[in-house]
Amino acid sequence: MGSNPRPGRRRATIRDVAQAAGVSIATVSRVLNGRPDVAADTRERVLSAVRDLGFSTNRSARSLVGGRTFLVGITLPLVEAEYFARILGGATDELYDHDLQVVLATTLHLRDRANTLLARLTSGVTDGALLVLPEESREMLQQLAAPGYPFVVIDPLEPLAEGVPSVSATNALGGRAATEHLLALGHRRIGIITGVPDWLASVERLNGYRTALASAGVPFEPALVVESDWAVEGGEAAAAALLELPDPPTAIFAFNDNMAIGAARAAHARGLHVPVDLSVVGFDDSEQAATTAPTLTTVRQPLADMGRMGASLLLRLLDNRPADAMRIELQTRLIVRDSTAAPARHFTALS
Amino acid sequence: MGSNPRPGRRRATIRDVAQAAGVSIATVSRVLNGRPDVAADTRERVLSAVRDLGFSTNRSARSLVGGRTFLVGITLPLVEAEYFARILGGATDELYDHDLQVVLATTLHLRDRANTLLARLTSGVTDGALLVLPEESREMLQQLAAPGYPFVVIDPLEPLAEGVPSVSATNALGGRAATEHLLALGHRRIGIITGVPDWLASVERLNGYRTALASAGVPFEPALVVESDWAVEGGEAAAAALLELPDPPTAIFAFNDNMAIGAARAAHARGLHVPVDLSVVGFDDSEQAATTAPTLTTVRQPLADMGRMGASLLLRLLDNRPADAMRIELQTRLIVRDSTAAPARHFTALS
DNA sequence: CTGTTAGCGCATTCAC
DNA sequence: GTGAATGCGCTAACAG
Repeated sequence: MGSNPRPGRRRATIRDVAQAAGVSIATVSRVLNGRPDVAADTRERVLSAVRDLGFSTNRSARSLVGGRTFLVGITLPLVEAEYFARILGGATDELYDHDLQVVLATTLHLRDRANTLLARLTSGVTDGALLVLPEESREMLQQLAAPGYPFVVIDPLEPLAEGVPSVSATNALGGRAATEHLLALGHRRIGIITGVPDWLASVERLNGYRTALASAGVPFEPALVVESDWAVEGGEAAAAALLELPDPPTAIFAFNDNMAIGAARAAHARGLHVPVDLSVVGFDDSEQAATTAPTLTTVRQPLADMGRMGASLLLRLLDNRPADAMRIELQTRLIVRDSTAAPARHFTALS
Repeated sequence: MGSNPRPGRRRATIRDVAQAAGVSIATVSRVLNGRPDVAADTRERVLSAVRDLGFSTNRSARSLVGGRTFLVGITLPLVEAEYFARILGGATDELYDHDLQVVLATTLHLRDRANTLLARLTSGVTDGALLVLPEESREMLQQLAAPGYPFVVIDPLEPLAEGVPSVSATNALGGRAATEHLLALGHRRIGIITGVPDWLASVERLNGYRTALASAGVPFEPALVVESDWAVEGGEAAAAALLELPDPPTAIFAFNDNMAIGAARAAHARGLHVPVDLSVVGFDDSEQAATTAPTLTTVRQPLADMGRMGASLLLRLLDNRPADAMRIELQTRLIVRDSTAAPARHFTALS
């Protein structure tokens, strides 16, 4: 029949397949969608036509009629940071298993860009979205939710409005565990280097720190709290400031591993030995934590799992399965390595 | 007029806008697409209706009729590695500027998964793709290109078939520059730790190394070449092996920064000082390279630019603008830091 | 079990 | 300048 359709020309459509198989397009659609009500031999004929023509269903058409795109968006500040990359990896992985594709959107911490991106994502490109550390205000997020656009927040930047599904880590417990570890070793002056201070995770870790101090009867001292920016250099500077104190801390708890590494470096620069002269604890359990010298005691965050969990929450939303638990906190865990030890000498106050 | 359409129900369509503005859908479409042939006041009326209804065009519909999805795929092994993340970040950025969205696909180095992903991407979801370090065979890639699916390879794993557009770095020159730097310092026994040996980048860096040696009249010695796996631990083990040699090298050139850091660690473990007793050079210029102690001399790869360039090449393809240069190599550059110095002592062979 | 028909939301001729 | 009509490729009733 000379049925060889000009090879490599226009993409084959369902109609071409129907014609080649000698059936109607409805039948083709049925076998394509795995409907059971098709005769075995008909199915075979269709399938072979599909192969011959190298046909695959046009997703735009399917989306238009079905109302679903099989695409979900993920917005996050940037992909270059291990922290976000691990969340992204976990989410992507989970989504892949459910035949969903990921539309990536990086906000670069730019409010405008975040808004643009969100607008693009919601204009029918995606069925729903994962928002990692979204800088959008609560109002904006609620506005998003109003028209019924399904989304899940991972690692909220600020407290979320009621009813917004989210996934985060037990930051308060993590902060508490780190502090208790240091207290148990005998430390009493514990400096902390917080991350960007108005981020929810920072607030909670700080709460954990204060809780632990209170339980141990150690007074909270504001001078021992320094703010920084999550970066190695920032941590180094912050630690330097702490070590300049008249009565410096014997231990430093940094709110992420980068800053902890910076703290260790600051100690090193002043001839102090970690952990002998200064104990250091980080947060995250980044790749470097296990390989830096000395290896870092830190609070592990299940970042990939947070991504995966966020994805599966979103999947439930998309299926209209009510997600029983809409606000999920994944466990953090203290990982003790070589950067912490009992305080060697007791710095007596100069006063 | 009580024109408030049931708030928050069904998404508004172009028809709703037309009705609200008292015009036809054709006119709405015109203003939506910025056509000039619309009266100013008509345009205003339409625009305000668009705002009132919170309308945004349905991308699936637009794609169906227009044949373009405004989505491009990016496949890469994984996002957690800084190397890939930086390429991804650059590409995403460039694409954002051109109003294209990115569909992310991670292969995890799994051949099957890569094929599945590619099939999904090409079935009308995306207009084209960026393939980072694709493990698909040359045949498969050509098969991809045949139906006219536009794609660009970034950092090819193996030599590409003629006509396949690609972006990579000047790996050979980089390998040569690193080696020449060490030779200039006076090193004559230069060990190298290669990455996965059948990757094109490894092969070329090795070529660069050999070229430099040859130019300097230093004989190539196979015993000084060790293969590894791009990881810190792998580099450490490889370096240990080199340092065990009867006549060990006075310098080591590792094919990425991770392995270089491992090499430095191996030296440290045997009481050798970097760079006094052993010089170390890496490749990539990762974040750690600048912060590790001692800071690492390395060959910088413009990873983000590679992503950006790949994206803009793809953009040209999508616009049917013939890309003049279809095979692009971006410059690498030697960054000299603290891990290299002239050899202090000459290890005399034990034999 | 299979074919016919009617849209999904939009861009695009072509008239007016 | 603007409107009416057509179809993109596909799924989902509805008949038979």
